[in-house]
Amino acid sequence: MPELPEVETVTRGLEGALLNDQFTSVTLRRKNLRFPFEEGFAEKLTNKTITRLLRRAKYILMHFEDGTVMIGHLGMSGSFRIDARPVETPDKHDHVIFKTKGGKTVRYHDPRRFGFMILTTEEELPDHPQIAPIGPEPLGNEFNGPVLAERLKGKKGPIKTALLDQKVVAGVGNIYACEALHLSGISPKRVAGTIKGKRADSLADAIKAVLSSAIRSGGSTLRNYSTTSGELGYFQHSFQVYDREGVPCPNEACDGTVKRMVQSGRSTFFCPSCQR
DNA sequence: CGGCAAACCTGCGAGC
DNA sequence: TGCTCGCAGGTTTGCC
Repeated sequence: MPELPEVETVTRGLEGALLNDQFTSVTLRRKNLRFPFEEGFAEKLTNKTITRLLRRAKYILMHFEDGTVMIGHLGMSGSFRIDARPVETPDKHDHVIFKTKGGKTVRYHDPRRFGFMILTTEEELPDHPQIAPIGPEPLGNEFNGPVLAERLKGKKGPIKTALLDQKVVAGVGNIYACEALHLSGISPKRVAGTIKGKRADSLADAIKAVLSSAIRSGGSTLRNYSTTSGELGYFQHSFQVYDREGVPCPNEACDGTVKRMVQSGRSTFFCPSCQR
């Protein structure tokens, strides 16, 4: 999926298109995504002003004037597309079609259907089971080396795996975990609990750097990611190590080669020479 | 409780 | 051209 930078970009795009507008219809073209849509899902989002669009970790939070909140997740392959006019022929995997009072059509597209949309309320949001356990937002002031070290304390597994745990830090996925570890010169195999002090500072800084850089370039993309402005593969972000097995290590001071290995069933790309 | 594989799905590229 | 295989950005579940 989209990791934090992509979800941030999508959320901002939705905000620009939908804030202060209302859905006049919500059409479910199938009964479920990852989860079944709840009873009355469409009606609960219809004819209410959209008051806020926020991101938390990799979740999109759409607030409505009556306190309803839709929690959306893009899974691995979810995307939104916005058209300024009605869409006559939705794609095969356009599972939800929203039409707005302002005349826009918003389509949620998700071939693998790992994404979902669920409803809660503003009052219940902080305690919601999907939201409550999530760790600190990495781009906020509340995230830094000491905070990261504290959350990794006692963890015996590899740091790469720990970074994917949303309870440790919010929004980091497989790509940016690899990139942040490379930038900070830390081996993905290092025992998570040994990250402290200067090393933790360096890793926290690297996480902030790779995420904010990706947001600046509009979120990065693989083949099926799209921005809310409708373009597919609109921008390309180049990664230093992710999916670059065999290339010379991009660290100028290093003569190593990028390798791939599998940790907890996920590909890790790293340089065994400069990551320690 | 920690850690890990499997499961949820479809699409795509590589290799034969 | 067409088949099969392996792999894909996430999260949850269930098993040791």
